[in-house]
Amino acid sequence: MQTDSLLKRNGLSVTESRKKILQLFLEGSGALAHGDIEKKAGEKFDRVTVYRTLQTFVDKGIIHTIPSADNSIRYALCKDECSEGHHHDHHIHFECSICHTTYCLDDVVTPQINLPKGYVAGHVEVVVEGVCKNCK
Amino acid sequence: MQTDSLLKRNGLSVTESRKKILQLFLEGSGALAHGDIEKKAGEKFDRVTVYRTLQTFVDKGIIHTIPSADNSIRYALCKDECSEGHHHDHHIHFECSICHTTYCLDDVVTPQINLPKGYVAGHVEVVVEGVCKNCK
DNA sequence: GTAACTGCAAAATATTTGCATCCTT
DNA sequence: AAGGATGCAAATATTTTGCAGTTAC
Repeated sequence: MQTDSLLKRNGLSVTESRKKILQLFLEGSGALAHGDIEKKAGEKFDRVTVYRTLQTFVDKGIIHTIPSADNSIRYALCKDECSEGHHHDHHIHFECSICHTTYCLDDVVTPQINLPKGYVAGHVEVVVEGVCKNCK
Repeated sequence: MQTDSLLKRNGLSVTESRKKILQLFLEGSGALAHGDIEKKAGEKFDRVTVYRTLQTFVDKGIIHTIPSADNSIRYALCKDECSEGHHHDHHIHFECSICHTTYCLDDVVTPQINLPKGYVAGHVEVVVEGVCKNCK
Protein backbone atom coordinates (compact mmCIF):
# COMPACT_ATOMS: atom_id res chain seq x y z
CA MET A 1 0.00 0.00 0.00
CA GLN A 2 1.16 3.47 -0.85
CA THR A 3 0.20 4.83 2.55
CA ASP A 4 2.15 2.17 4.42
CA SER A 5 5.38 2.75 2.59
CA LEU A 6 5.05 6.49 2.89
CA LEU A 7 4.65 6.15 6.63
CA LYS A 8 7.48 3.67 7.02
CA ARG A 9 9.79 5.74 4.90
CA ASN A 10 9.29 8.55 7.38
CA GLY A 11 9.89 6.44 10.41
CA LEU A 12 6.30 6.46 11.56
CA SER A 13 4.45 3.46 12.79
CA VAL A 14 1.59 2.36 10.58
CA THR A 15 -1.69 2.95 12.34
CA GLU A 16 -5.30 3.08 11.25
CA SER A 17 -5.71 6.80 11.69
CA ARG A 18 -2.52 7.68 9.90
CA LYS A 19 -3.36 5.43 7.00
CA LYS A 20 -6.85 6.82 6.74
CA ILE A 21 -5.82 10.44 6.89
CA LEU A 22 -3.01 9.93 4.44
CA GLN A 23 -5.44 8.15 2.17
CA LEU A 24 -7.68 11.21 2.15
CA PHE A 25 -4.81 13.33 0.91
CA LEU A 26 -3.78 10.81 -1.72
CA GLU A 27 -7.21 10.35 -3.24
CA GLY A 28 -8.37 13.97 -3.19
CA SER A 29 -7.21 16.61 -5.58
CA GLY A 30 -7.34 19.53 -3.23
CA ALA A 31 -5.92 20.60 0.07
CA LEU A 32 -7.73 19.73 3.26
CA ALA A 33 -8.48 21.72 6.37
CA HIS A 34 -8.72 20.13 9.77
CA GLY A 35 -12.49 20.24 9.57
CA ASP A 36 -12.56 18.58 6.15
CA ILE A 37 -10.63 15.67 7.53
CA GLU A 38 -12.91 15.23 10.49
CA LYS A 39 -15.91 15.17 8.17
CA LYS A 40 -14.40 12.85 5.59
CA ALA A 41 -13.05 10.46 8.15
CA GLY A 42 -16.51 10.12 9.59
CA GLU A 43 -16.73 9.36 13.26
CA LYS A 44 -13.81 7.03 13.12
CA PHE A 45 -11.21 9.11 14.91
CA ASP A 46 -10.99 11.40 17.82
CA ARG A 47 -10.61 15.04 17.03
CA VAL A 48 -7.40 15.09 19.02
CA THR A 49 -5.92 12.33 16.91
CA VAL A 50 -6.51 14.41 13.82
CA TYR A 51 -4.67 17.35 15.36
CA ARG A 52 -1.77 15.18 16.39
CA THR A 53 -1.59 13.31 13.12
CA LEU A 54 -1.56 16.46 11.05
CA GLN A 55 1.15 17.93 13.22
CA THR A 56 3.22 14.77 12.90
CA PHE A 57 2.87 14.78 9.14
CA VAL A 58 3.91 18.42 8.95
CA ASP A 59 6.92 17.75 11.16
CA LYS A 60 7.99 14.87 8.96
CA GLY A 61 7.53 16.83 5.77
CA ILE A 62 4.77 14.59 4.47
CA ILE A 63 2.29 17.45 4.19
CA HIS A 64 2.67 21.22 4.22
CA THR A 65 0.43 24.07 5.27
CA ILE A 66 -1.07 26.58 2.89
CA PRO A 67 -1.48 30.08 4.28
CA SER A 68 -4.93 31.55 4.27
CA ALA A 69 -6.62 34.79 5.17
CA ASP A 70 -9.53 33.23 6.99
CA ASN A 71 -8.03 31.39 9.92
CA SER A 72 -8.54 27.97 8.41
CA ILE A 73 -5.23 26.53 7.43
CA ARG A 74 -5.26 23.89 4.77
CA TYR A 75 -2.81 21.06 4.33
CA ALA A 76 -1.59 19.36 1.20
CA LEU A 77 0.79 16.54 0.35
CA CYS A 78 4.38 17.47 -0.14
CA LYS A 79 6.22 16.25 -3.13
CA ASP A 80 9.02 13.78 -2.73
CA GLU A 81 11.78 16.31 -2.36
CA CYS A 82 10.44 17.38 0.99
CA SER A 83 12.10 15.87 3.98
CA GLU A 84 12.08 16.35 7.70
CA GLY A 85 13.04 19.86 8.65
CA HIS A 86 13.71 20.81 5.09
CA HIS A 87 10.61 21.66 3.23
CA HIS A 88 11.12 22.59 -0.39
CA ASP A 89 7.90 24.00 -1.56
CA HIS A 90 8.41 25.96 -4.71
CA HIS A 91 4.99 25.63 -6.22
CA ILE A 92 2.11 28.06 -5.93
CA HIS A 93 -1.34 27.49 -4.51
CA PHE A 94 -4.68 28.20 -6.09
CA GLU A 95 -7.94 28.77 -4.29
CA CYS A 96 -11.15 28.56 -6.28
CA SER A 97 -13.54 31.25 -5.18
CA ILE A 98 -16.52 29.20 -6.35
CA CYS A 99 -15.98 25.65 -5.09
CA HIS A 100 -13.41 26.72 -2.49
CA THR A 101 -11.07 23.94 -3.42
CA THR A 102 -7.41 24.67 -2.84
CA TYR A 103 -4.96 23.17 -5.33
CA CYS A 104 -1.22 22.84 -5.36
CA LEU A 105 -0.13 23.83 -8.82
CA ASP A 106 3.05 21.83 -8.86
CA ASP A 107 4.07 22.96 -12.28
CA VAL A 108 3.92 26.65 -11.55
CA VAL A 109 7.09 27.78 -9.86
CA THR A 110 7.11 30.72 -7.48
CA PRO A 111 8.45 33.79 -9.23
CA GLN A 112 11.56 35.69 -8.32
CA ILE A 113 10.72 38.70 -6.16
CA ASN A 114 12.85 41.82 -6.10
CA LEU A 115 12.83 43.06 -2.55
CA PRO A 116 13.82 46.55 -1.39
CA LYS A 117 17.38 47.07 -0.18
CA GLY A 118 18.03 45.41 3.14
CA TYR A 119 15.51 42.63 2.93
CA VAL A 120 16.71 39.08 2.48
CA ALA A 121 14.26 36.68 0.93
CA GLY A 122 13.82 33.17 2.22
CA HIS A 123 10.76 31.20 1.38
CA VAL A 124 8.15 32.69 -0.96
CA GLU A 125 4.47 31.80 -0.70
CA VAL A 126 2.08 32.55 -3.53
CA VAL A 127 -1.65 31.99 -3.28
CA VAL A 128 -3.76 32.84 -6.29
CA GLU A 129 -7.48 33.22 -5.87
CA GLY A 130 -9.65 32.75 -8.92
CA VAL A 131 -11.83 30.26 -10.78
CA CYS A 132 -10.61 26.71 -11.24
CA LYS A 133 -10.90 24.56 -14.33
CA ASN A 134 -13.91 22.67 -12.99
CA CYS A 135 -15.95 25.75 -12.15
CA LYS A 136 -15.41 27.76 -15.26
CA MET B 1 -6.70 64.31 13.37
CA GLN B 2 -5.81 61.77 10.76
CA THR B 3 -7.83 59.06 12.45
CA ASP B 4 -10.98 61.14 12.61
CA SER B 5 -10.98 62.04 8.95
CA LEU B 6 -10.21 58.50 7.93
CA LEU B 7 -13.18 57.27 9.92
CA LYS B 8 -15.53 59.97 8.67
CA ARG B 9 -14.49 59.44 5.10
CA ASN B 10 -15.63 55.86 5.48
CA GLY B 11 -18.94 56.72 7.02
CA LEU B 12 -18.04 55.47 10.47
CA SER B 13 -18.78 57.30 13.66
CA VAL B 14 -15.74 58.49 15.53
CA THR B 15 -15.38 56.59 18.77
CA GLU B 16 -12.61 56.11 21.24
CA SER B 17 -11.89 52.51 20.36
CA ARG B 18 -11.85 53.07 16.65
CA LYS B 19 -9.54 56.04 17.00
CA LYS B 20 -7.22 54.12 19.27
CA ILE B 21 -7.05 51.03 17.10
CA LEU B 22 -6.57 53.05 13.95
CA GLN B 23 -3.84 54.97 15.71
CA LEU B 24 -1.99 51.74 16.40
CA PHE B 25 -1.97 50.96 12.70
CA LEU B 26 -0.89 54.45 11.73
CA GLU B 27 2.03 54.68 14.11
CA GLY B 28 3.40 51.16 13.73
CA SER B 29 5.38 49.96 10.78
CA GLY B 30 4.17 46.41 10.74
CA ALA B 31 0.96 44.50 10.51
CA LEU B 32 -0.96 43.66 13.66
CA ALA B 33 -2.68 40.51 14.79
CA HIS B 34 -5.73 40.58 16.98
CA GLY B 35 -3.61 39.73 19.99
CA ASP B 36 -1.12 42.52 19.29
CA ILE B 37 -3.91 45.02 19.35
CA GLU B 38 -5.28 43.77 22.61
CA LYS B 39 -1.85 44.06 24.17
CA LYS B 40 -1.01 47.47 22.75
CA ALA B 41 -4.35 48.94 23.60
CA GLY B 42 -3.84 47.88 27.19
CA GLU B 43 -6.93 47.13 29.16
CA LYS B 44 -8.83 49.92 27.55
CA PHE B 45 -11.20 47.96 25.37
CA ASP B 46 -13.19 44.83 25.51
CA ARG B 47 -11.90 41.96 23.47
CA VAL B 48 -15.18 41.85 21.61
CA THR B 49 -14.83 45.45 20.57
CA VAL B 50 -11.49 44.65 19.00
CA TYR B 51 -13.03 41.83 16.99
CA ARG B 52 -15.87 44.01 15.82
CA THR B 53 -13.71 47.00 15.05
CA LEU B 54 -11.29 44.97 12.96
CA GLN B 55 -14.16 43.42 11.05
CA THR B 56 -15.67 46.83 10.42
CA PHE B 57 -12.37 48.19 9.15
CA VAL B 58 -11.92 45.23 6.84
CA ASP B 59 -15.46 45.65 5.50
CA LYS B 60 -14.84 49.31 4.80
CA GLY B 61 -11.52 48.67 3.14
CA ILE B 62 -9.52 50.56 5.74
CA ILE B 63 -7.38 47.57 6.59
CA HIS B 64 -6.75 44.27 4.86
CA THR B 65 -5.82 40.82 6.06
CA ILE B 66 -2.53 39.13 5.39
CA PRO B 67 -2.68 35.37 5.00
CA SER B 68 -0.54 33.29 7.28
CA ALA B 69 0.33 29.68 7.78
CA ASP B 70 -0.08 29.69 11.53
CA ASN B 71 -3.69 30.56 12.16
CA SER B 72 -2.94 34.08 13.29
CA ILE B 73 -4.16 36.52 10.73
CA ARG B 74 -2.53 39.90 10.66
CA TYR B 75 -4.07 43.15 9.51
CA ALA B 76 -2.48 46.14 7.86
CA LEU B 77 -3.64 49.53 6.61
CA CYS B 78 -4.88 49.69 3.08
CA LYS B 79 -3.62 52.32 0.77
CA ASP B 80 -5.95 55.00 -0.44
CA GLU B 81 -7.10 53.21 -3.54
CA CYS B 82 -8.93 50.67 -1.47
CA SER B 83 -12.61 51.22 -1.01
CA GLU B 84 -15.57 49.36 0.32
CA GLY B 85 -16.04 46.05 -1.42
CA HIS B 86 -13.22 46.73 -3.78
CA HIS B 87 -9.90 46.04 -2.30
CA HIS B 88 -6.96 46.68 -4.57
CA ASP B 89 -4.03 45.15 -2.92
CA HIS B 90 -1.24 44.70 -5.36
CA HIS B 91 1.67 44.78 -3.02
CA ILE B 92 3.45 41.87 -1.43
CA HIS B 93 3.93 41.06 2.22
CA PHE B 94 7.10 40.27 4.07
CA GLU B 95 7.44 38.37 7.31
CA CYS B 96 10.68 38.60 9.22
CA SER B 97 11.62 35.24 10.64
CA ILE B 98 13.64 36.86 13.40
CA CYS B 99 11.54 39.69 14.81
CA HIS B 100 8.30 38.32 13.36
CA THR B 101 7.24 41.69 12.08
CA THR B 102 5.03 41.64 9.01
CA TYR B 103 5.50 44.44 6.52
CA CYS B 104 3.53 45.58 3.53
CA LEU B 105 6.07 46.26 0.82
CA ASP B 106 3.99 48.77 -1.06
CA ASP B 107 6.56 49.28 -3.76
CA VAL B 108 6.86 45.65 -4.73
CA VAL B 109 4.09 44.70 -7.09
CA THR B 110 2.76 41.16 -7.23
CA PRO B 111 4.21 39.35 -10.20
CA GLN B 112 2.29 37.99 -13.13
CA ILE B 113 1.59 34.30 -12.68
CA ASN B 114 1.13 31.95 -15.61
CA LEU B 115 -1.52 29.49 -14.59
CA PRO B 116 -2.21 26.16 -16.27
CA LYS B 117 -4.92 26.02 -18.92
CA GLY B 118 -8.38 26.39 -17.46
CA TYR B 119 -7.53 28.41 -14.39
CA VAL B 120 -8.57 32.04 -14.24
CA ALA B 121 -6.56 34.23 -11.91
CA GLY B 122 -8.17 36.80 -9.70
CA HIS B 123 -6.34 38.20 -6.77
CA VAL B 124 -2.73 37.16 -6.13
CA GLU B 125 -1.24 37.04 -2.65
CA VAL B 126 2.49 36.90 -2.12
CA VAL B 127 4.07 36.47 1.28
CA VAL B 128 7.85 36.39 1.48
CA GLU B 129 9.49 35.07 4.58
CA GLY B 130 13.02 36.16 5.32
CA VAL B 131 15.13 38.63 7.28
CA CYS B 132 14.11 42.27 7.41
CA LYS B 133 16.33 45.30 7.20
CA ASN B 134 16.34 45.83 10.94
CA CYS B 135 17.37 42.30 11.83
CA LYS B 136 20.13 41.79 9.34
C1' DG C 1 -33.90 61.56 19.80
C1' DT C 2 -32.26 57.85 17.13
C1' DA C 3 -29.17 54.86 15.35
C1' DA C 4 -25.02 53.01 16.07
C1' DC C 5 -21.38 51.37 19.22
C1' DT C 6 -19.72 49.24 23.45
C1' DG C 7 -19.25 46.17 27.44
C1' DC C 8 -20.66 42.25 29.74
C1' DA C 9 -22.22 37.62 30.06
C1' DA C 10 -22.54 33.54 27.94
C1' DA C 11 -22.58 30.37 24.19
C1' DA C 12 -20.21 28.12 20.61
C1' DT C 13 -15.97 26.65 18.66
C1' DA C 14 -11.25 25.47 18.39
C1' DT C 15 -6.92 23.83 20.31
C1' DT C 16 -3.89 21.82 23.86
C1' DT C 17 -2.57 18.77 27.65
C1' DG C 18 -2.41 14.76 30.93
C1' DC C 19 -3.04 10.26 31.58
C1' DA C 20 -4.53 5.49 31.30
C1' DT C 21 -5.05 2.08 27.77
C1' DC C 22 -4.14 -0.07 23.48
C1' DC C 23 -1.45 -1.09 19.36
C1' DT C 24 2.79 -1.48 16.55
C1' DT C 25 7.15 -3.16 16.14
C1' DA D 1 8.21 -6.25 26.22
C1' DA D 2 8.78 -1.33 25.24
C1' DG D 3 7.75 2.67 23.11
C1' DG D 4 4.71 5.08 20.81
C1' DA D 5 -0.19 6.20 19.44
C1' DT D 6 -4.91 6.73 20.68
C1' DG D 7 -9.15 8.06 23.23
C1' DC D 8 -11.19 10.37 26.78
C1' DA D 9 -11.69 14.06 30.01
C1' DA D 10 -10.69 18.43 30.98
C1' DA D 11 -8.19 22.71 30.74
C1' DT D 12 -7.32 26.73 27.62
C1' DA D 13 -7.98 29.71 24.09
C1' DT D 14 -10.56 31.84 20.46
C1' DT D 15 -14.54 33.69 18.25
C1' DT D 16 -19.48 34.72 18.03
C1' DT D 17 -23.95 36.27 19.73
C1' DG D 18 -27.61 38.67 22.48
C1' DC D 19 -28.83 42.31 25.00
C1' DA D 20 -28.94 46.38 27.87
C1' DG D 21 -26.68 50.62 28.61
C1' DT D 22 -24.00 54.41 26.50
C1' DT D 23 -22.31 57.50 22.99
C1' DA D 24 -22.02 59.98 18.53
C1' DC D 25 -24.37 62.77 15.45
